[in-house]
Amino acid sequence: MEVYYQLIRSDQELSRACEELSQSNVLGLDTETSELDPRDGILRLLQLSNGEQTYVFDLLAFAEMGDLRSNKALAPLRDLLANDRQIKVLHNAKFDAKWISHHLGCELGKCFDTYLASILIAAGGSDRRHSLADVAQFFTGIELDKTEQVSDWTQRDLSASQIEYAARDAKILLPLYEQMAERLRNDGLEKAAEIEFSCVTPIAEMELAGFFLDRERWLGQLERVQLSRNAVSEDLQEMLSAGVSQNSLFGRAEINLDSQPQVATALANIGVPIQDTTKAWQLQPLAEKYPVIDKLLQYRAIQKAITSYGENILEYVNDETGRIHADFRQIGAPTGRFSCSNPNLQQIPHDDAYRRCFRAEPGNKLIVADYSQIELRILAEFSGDPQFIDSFVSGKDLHSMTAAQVFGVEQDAVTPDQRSFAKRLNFGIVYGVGASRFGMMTGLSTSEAENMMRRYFGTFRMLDAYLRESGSTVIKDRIARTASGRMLKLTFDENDKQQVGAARRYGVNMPIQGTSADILKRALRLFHDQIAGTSAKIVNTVHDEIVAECRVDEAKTVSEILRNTMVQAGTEFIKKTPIAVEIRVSDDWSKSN
DNA sequence: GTGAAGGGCCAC
DNA sequence: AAACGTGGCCCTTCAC
Repeated sequence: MEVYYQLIRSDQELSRACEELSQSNVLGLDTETSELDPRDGILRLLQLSNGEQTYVFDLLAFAEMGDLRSNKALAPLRDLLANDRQIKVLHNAKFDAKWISHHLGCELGKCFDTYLASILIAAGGSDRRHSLADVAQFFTGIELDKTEQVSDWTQRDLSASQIEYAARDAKILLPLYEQMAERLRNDGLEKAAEIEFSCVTPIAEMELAGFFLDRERWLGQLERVQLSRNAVSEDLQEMLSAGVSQNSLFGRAEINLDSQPQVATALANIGVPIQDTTKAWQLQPLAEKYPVIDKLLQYRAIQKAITSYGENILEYVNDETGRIHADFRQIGAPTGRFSCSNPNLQQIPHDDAYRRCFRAEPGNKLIVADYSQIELRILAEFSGDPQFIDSFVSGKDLHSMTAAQVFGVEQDAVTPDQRSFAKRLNFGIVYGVGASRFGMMTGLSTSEAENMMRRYFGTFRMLDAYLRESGSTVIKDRIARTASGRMLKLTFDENDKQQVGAARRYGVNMPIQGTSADILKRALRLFHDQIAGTSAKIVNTVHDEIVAECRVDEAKTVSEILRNTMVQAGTEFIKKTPIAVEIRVSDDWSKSN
């Protein structure tokens, strides 16, 4: 592919190039950086292409005059990048958005992300990779050579090959955009794509902002856990080798307590009836009878706390900011949910002892907001079941209402036990639980569980009908969709009953889980737009929750904005069932306080 | 020595 | 025996 490019190194060239580029509706945009983290490296090149002409801005030339963020000569470029009049086409826009925000001091405006588009079109399929080279090849047939990607972008004089490579990556985005935009339309993915694209900047800003972790508190908690560690592991070691003549000249044979096979063998040796696995939920019933099981469960909990939620997380605290800047994958699951890593801020234990370590910096407050039972409300909406919807409209406690219906008692007479059954049933339904599994988790026999589920579906007739209908449709069409049109293709062998069953559950669950993701992403965008000009920043998001941080004096205003935008996002998709958001202003992430 | 796979367990 | 959806991280085991 022939690329015409112009290298921009002076103020005059820059303003002329921006003037020229501002004539187009769509621009390809790419950057070349020296590192992966914007705090660690320089933003060397920024390439913008209108398809005819590609401009390569050498930002090192402008950096020589001082900080890029305060360089007034870059104003035309900032305006071009931040405006919503022109669609900027990027591949993995979050990456560039972070560099642009951190180094140029402006937020990326309206964008089209060919990486996210490719994942949406693949709809859960894994037969295709989503690098720019792969996506370009697949959608346009153009082969890209990426060997210069990892070349040295810090040297003063770049090679012609480097600059050409940079220009070409920006130019390819335009034909790619044409192809992919049409494909999104044909696949009914326009709205889902719109949600994803408009969520890029909020996520980029969230990652840059980071989440403050109180190192002292975290170490304090870790210390408390470690205190009990040695005693528990010694006791367990002792109990596991009791009655077994494993003593050698060197003393008792040590069992690796972290080795599942070794522990299982040891348990068998001392006469504890162990099933095929040693999962906690299987061991739990044995804990009362066998002290060694109780000890094992204690050990596992402590070990988990130390290894997963110990000092390793502190290594992610950034030296400059004192905050954790985790990686969020926008389409982490095919359902549309985020995933998070390095570290995973979506799996911090719910226990206040951990959550209170994540806090607002001095002078600030955290605003913690989560959707109340969003997936059940989505299910109510989809099924149209009047009883189910009513239980949300009335604003009464859903689980006791369900219990009242299922057990045939007045709502005031529902026992905590009955409510707990109803709660577990409500949640199980979303995932397609069967009677055998439900019995297992509640301690009921399978036939008792069957009876209870029959009463449940007898009460919520349309819910039952919806779940059946949804199940047979996804098996017939091999496709599931969320409210935004986000799509999941199902692959299974129709002769394999297990595969069909798994596909059915997955296909029934996906629209529910995925619509929840649609709503959250929409809310992130709405909230992001409305906090412009305030001190508020989004600092974390966990499936149905948004955490923001702002100055104390703005906390009340920001919490109102957060509630309103989350409710608004919800009502864009959910019309018949009310949306409720639970919100608190707090010094830290714990429930109390 | 390194990486994949699988068990186990945390979140929603 | 079990079939309740999505993820990431830590550990052990085992193959290369």
